[in-house]
Amino acid sequence: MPELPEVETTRRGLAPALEGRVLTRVVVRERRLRWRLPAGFEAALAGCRVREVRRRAKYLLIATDRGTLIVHLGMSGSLRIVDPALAPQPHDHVDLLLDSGRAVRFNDPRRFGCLIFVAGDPLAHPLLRTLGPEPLSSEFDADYLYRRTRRRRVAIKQLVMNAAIVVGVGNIYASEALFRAGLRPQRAAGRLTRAEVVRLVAAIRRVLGAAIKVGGTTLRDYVNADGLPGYFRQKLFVYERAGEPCRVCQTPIRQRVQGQRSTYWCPTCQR
DNA sequence: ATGGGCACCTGGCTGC
DNA sequence: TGCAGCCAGGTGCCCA
Repeated sequence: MPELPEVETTRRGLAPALEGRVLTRVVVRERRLRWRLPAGFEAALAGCRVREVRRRAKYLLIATDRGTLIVHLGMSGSLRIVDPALAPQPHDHVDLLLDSGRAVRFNDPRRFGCLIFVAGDPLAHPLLRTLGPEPLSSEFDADYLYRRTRRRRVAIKQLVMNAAIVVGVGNIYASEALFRAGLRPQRAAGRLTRAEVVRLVAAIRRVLGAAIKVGGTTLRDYVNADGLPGYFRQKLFVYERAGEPCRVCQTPIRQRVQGQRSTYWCPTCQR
């Protein structure tokens, strides 16, 4: 579910409730997440004081004085600040109780998400070590992407969704960025011109930035740390709009499956 | 190295 | 009404 804007929105909601707080107790109701929670998970976290809540790609990094809790929301996960007295709902798998009297509650129906507690540098963890640059950092520029696209036959949409190239761009924002750049998703990455790559980099940054500003995109179940949806859905040009008129030229939006994911584009605006 | 496909899960919707 | 089939915001891993 959540792509970079949704994870960043969650981070911003969690940070004020978590930073400086002690995790007094950890309650696990379901250990079978993407990776099974180890036996010592609760004990390792209990008593930790949260230093800060960071983000790398779609991972949330809850840094404490004794280690870092790495959280990924998978397709259907959310983290909410709740009153721990509130009765747990289905798929409320983990609670982190805070010394403020509140709790962070992890809910994930599909259980593609994960929670991993690491003692050392979280960025050195195998899951994070091989990630490409952040799309909103200066490292991700046209020079970089142009270089990484050369001699690549994959479709540009799949390349842009590859976390080794650039992180945080999932199925919604890949389609949306390509629309804004005027590029067909099925174009071979290696055949983009330099000018096209310049447009694409700008479009990725713009669309992610705009989505963060309005709290991300809620299609079905995404909610932020306060349980509220994001409002970027209203700004989508192509995603989940197959057959509907293009907002720019009225041509019906097309859809096809590309690398097992639905792709949407306007055959007139995108070349 | 690159690319393609499957797997992991639950729930909601569609159409018979 | 019931149920099979399909689809969904991600990504690790295996194979050619």
